[in-house]
Amino acid sequence: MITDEGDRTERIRSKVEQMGVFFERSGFAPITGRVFAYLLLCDPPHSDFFAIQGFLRASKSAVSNALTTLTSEGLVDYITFSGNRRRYFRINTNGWLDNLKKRLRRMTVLGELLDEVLRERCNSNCSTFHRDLNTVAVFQNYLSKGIEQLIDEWDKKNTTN
Amino acid sequence: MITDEGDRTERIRSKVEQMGVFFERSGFAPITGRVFAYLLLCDPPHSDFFAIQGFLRASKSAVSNALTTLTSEGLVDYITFSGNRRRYFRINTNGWLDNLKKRLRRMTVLGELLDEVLRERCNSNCSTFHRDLNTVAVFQNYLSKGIEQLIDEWDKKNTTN
DNA sequence: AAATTGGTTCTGTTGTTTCAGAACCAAACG
DNA sequence: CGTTTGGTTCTGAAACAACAGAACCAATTT
Repeated sequence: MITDEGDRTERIRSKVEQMGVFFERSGFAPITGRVFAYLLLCDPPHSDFFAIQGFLRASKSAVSNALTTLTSEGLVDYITFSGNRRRYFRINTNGWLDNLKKRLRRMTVLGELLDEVLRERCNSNCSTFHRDLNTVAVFQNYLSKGIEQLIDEWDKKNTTN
Repeated sequence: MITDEGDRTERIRSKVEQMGVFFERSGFAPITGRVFAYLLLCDPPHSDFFAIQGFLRASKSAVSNALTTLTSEGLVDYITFSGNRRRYFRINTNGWLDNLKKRLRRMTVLGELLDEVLRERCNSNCSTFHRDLNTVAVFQNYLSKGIEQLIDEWDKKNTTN
């Protein structure tokens, strides 16, 4: 039935907007977030350029740039079918996982930065602050290590031997 | 010696810029990041409005707005001294810790979002993708839980009984 | 009460980001 | 060869964010 199909499309459309905002907040341009959200929700889970463009009602350049960034981040890739020049873009779940891990591992930076601060401050006589900063540094280190361990454990469980 | 003092100031200045970029990348305006970095490095570790303004060579409004955002995020607070109208701004280490925890806990959002996607896709017949997405969701959930546990453990160790 | 101090808030400029539209280009097709 | 297809890259407009400068305001000080 056509109305049911339309209902679904409208539901997807609103979900895409909602999720798009989320991905936007993790550093992407609005349209980039929406492309990612659409690829998560479209059925089948791969979509050609013009389907994306049509669904999002955006310009070719906007869609092209969004796909380029998502691809270069490893979040999206594409498949092709013989006798068909189109690329069918889709979520790259492995790349996404790697990306998530990479972002988590980047947490160590704050720890390093804090160590530098502590080194700079070490001959200041303001020991209370030094101790408090140290607490933050220790927390940060504790968490980085813990997260690293969680990731390693997960990897161990999920390697195909 | 004056040159040594100047050297230190220049070293701090360059560290402030470098760290400022880091904090900027976690979502703050450039000047906001630099204010935070300066408060981490200045000695004593509290500084009045005009010292901050002078060091960063920025406008009053910029400094004021930066301090407002940092304060409202709980990352900075201030102390006062009797007979002195000025506020002395400083890093709020406890607030900072809370803020870090809060940000880490916000990781659950992606998991919830993915659950929603999976629910939407459940009657699609594309099981491979469904399984792959599920892996991401499980990973995300596993990590959220793990991090939550790490934080709880840390809190337990660091509560003053 | 007038002036100073320690900021805050408003206004406008400048720089940056996001995107649409058009030009472009390489591969495939006729 | 010229044309279509599936995009990519360039150009410019509009919206937005960051900030300087000035006006402002509530306490204090004179």
